[in-house]
Amino acid sequence: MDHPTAVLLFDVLASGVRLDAFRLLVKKEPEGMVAGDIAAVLDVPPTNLSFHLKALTQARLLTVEQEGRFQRYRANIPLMLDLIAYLTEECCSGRPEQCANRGLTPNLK
Amino acid sequence: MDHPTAVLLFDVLASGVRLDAFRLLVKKEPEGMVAGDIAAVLDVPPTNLSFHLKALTQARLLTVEQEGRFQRYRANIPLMLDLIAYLTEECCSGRPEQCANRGLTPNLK
DNA sequence: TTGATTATACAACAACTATTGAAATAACGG
DNA sequence: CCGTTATTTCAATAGTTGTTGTATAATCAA
Repeated sequence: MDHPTAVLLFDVLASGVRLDAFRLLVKKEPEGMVAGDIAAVLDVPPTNLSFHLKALTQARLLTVEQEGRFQRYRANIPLMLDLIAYLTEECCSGRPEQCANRGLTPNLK
Repeated sequence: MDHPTAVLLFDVLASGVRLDAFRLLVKKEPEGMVAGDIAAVLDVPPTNLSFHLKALTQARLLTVEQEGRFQRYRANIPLMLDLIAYLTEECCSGRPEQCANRGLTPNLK
């Protein structure tokens, strides 16, 4: 992952609505959810949610697929893993011992 | 880490100058750097850098310590590790198998 | 104390972002 | 074909963020 991409992803995640939408869709993997259901669960107007879903999709954090009149959104988990790897590398940059043995056991709990 | 904190951290990292400053200071751990040197390396006006360092410091991603006339900044690596753990947990939420065995070996380069 | 240096605070402005309702687009069911 | 439903686009507005120069505060060296 390059730095402009990381900045873009942080920018997109730096919104309560967008972070909530992404987290919701992670929970709903792999079925995903259609836009109206996301709006209902998060209790935001559809027009506003559409704005945020578009931002997430343009940043590739979500994928979207048409299903008749519905738009089904899904979380792009591999991209999030790339972002985590980027952060981890930045954080340890030149000093791997900084990150070692600090309870970074992401796959448990 | 709670969600408002995560949103705040993403917001602060969603800037090229701030992300560069943080990465630079991670590399310079544990000595840190004084504000003027950071401005020189990143080639941004001191007044602008001060604005961004303040944002990073208020979000606790940096610590600052006075040294005579100088302000010495250091990266708060434990907080970044908390953020990484939060992201990892969100990303795996309810579906740990999503994150397992995907090359997430953060401590090796 | 004086003069130079380091850094932050302030003020002004430009640019960007979020939110909303109304309108448009597209697809379904009858 | 027509009304209904799902979603997005558009336009207007309010609020936020980034950048810069100038001014201020604090420290040091002589």
